Amino acid sequence: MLALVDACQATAAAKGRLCACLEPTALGRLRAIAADGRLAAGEILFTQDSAAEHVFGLRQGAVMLCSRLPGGRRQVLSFLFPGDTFGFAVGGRHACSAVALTRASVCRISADAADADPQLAGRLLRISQSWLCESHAQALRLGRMTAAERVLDFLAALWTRLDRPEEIHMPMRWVDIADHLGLRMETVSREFSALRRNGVIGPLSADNVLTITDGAALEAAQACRGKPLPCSGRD
Amino acid sequence: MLALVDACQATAAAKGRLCACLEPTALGRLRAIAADGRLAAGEILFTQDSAAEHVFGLRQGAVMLCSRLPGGRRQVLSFLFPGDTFGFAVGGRHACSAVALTRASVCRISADAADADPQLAGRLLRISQSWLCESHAQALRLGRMTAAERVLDFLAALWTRLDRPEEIHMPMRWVDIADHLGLRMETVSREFSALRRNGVIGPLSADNVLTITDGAALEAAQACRGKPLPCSGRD
DNA sequence: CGGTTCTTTGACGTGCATCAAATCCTGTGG
DNA sequence: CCACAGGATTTGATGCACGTCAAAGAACCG
Repeated sequence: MLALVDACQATAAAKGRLCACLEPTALGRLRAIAADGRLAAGEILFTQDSAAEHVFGLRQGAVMLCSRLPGGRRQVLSFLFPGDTFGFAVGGRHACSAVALTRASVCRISADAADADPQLAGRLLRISQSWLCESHAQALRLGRMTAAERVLDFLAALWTRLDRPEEIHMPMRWVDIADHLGLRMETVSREFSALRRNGVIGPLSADNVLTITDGAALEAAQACRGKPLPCSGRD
Repeated sequence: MLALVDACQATAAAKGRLCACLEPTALGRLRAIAADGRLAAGEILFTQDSAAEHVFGLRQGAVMLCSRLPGGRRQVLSFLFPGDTFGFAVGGRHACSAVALTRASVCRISADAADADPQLAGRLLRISQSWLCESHAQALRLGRMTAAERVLDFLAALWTRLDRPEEIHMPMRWVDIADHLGLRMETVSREFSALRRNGVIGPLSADNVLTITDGAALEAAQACRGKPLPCSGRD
């Protein structure tokens, strides 16, 4: 049995996810099949099209999933934080790459084990569904929001996911956010400048910590979700 | 036990999915918990924010999933065809509405049953993962493709999903495709006109049947997927 | 038929991309 | 400690892809 040496830094919002460190009841059983690993900043955990042999749980640090198109175009599919489970694939091949944004530590279980264990399958199903839901929110951003709305909604979602802290550590660069939101780095910079001008956020410190000065604005940005919007049939 | 009166029209490409009519081995067991229903064109199966009590399998017809934003903006998340399983939700509430595009028939099982049955959970997990993968492909379209590329890639994906037929029945309107691809109806119309000019497709018949005249072009449009694209670390 | 809805095409406007240059930050070596 | 190089961010000026507006077909249906 491998010892899990690092403390897992999952937030309360990440509770209920798979990661071994999060689930005391399942801990013993998962430990028997779990291994762990470390990643340096910028290191690649797996690449697009590689064989998908494991499901991962992020324990510390931050990771992004990204996919590429000819012409150097890149889409960042998601940013991952402690407590997040990832590595889902179909046909045994990863559809995206996973790159560490900071020093990170992960635990992993084999995809076979995940398939074989029915109890695990139920938990993975719930996780996969929540990613699907997240992915739908992202489609709304990319398909139907303006640049300003995308950035604000992204920041609001990130803030909520991290338990609404007063300060957010931003492990990614503007270009990563741009590739996540279907924008250019310059546009992301301009929109963050606008949020700063409007008093929603403070300046980004040297160590990438962003102060949230107007939580209500972020709260409001997400208010539209969960509101009962009228939905007539085909219109 | 409810009789399942209609023949399920799932394509071969949809094999391996959940729908009761597709899985002889599971048929008996699923029938015991499955019910079925009919939908008229334009009818709503479930709405955004409603309680998610069932998982559905589409047996005949076409359905779309859509989500709304203030200001009348709409995002079509996916188009569903026979054999597709849908209705996944987190927190017991649907994040989108399901609207029938044509007369349709569905079978359904209760979400509780799906949770309780471990074998079912494994199958649903695989389905959920394939939607997640689909959703990632869609993020690439929305975030990093031009209008022309989005339409071509969408058409290519649709064609592949339906087993590369010579003629595709298009149950949706341009505005639905536009809301799926983050474009305007007029832009979709222009791009389809361009594909027709370039000999990729024929004219759209009165009964919404589109003839594919250049399958190789559609094949090529998807070639970039599955190609081993270089993925350096953070760039 | 005449009304309604959808599609097509054209002309024009705009939001964001692109290009460019200044500034800031960080690590490195003298 | 400072000088310097390389990379990231910020900001401004300009261009273009797609949105917006408008109007003319085309299909449908009572």
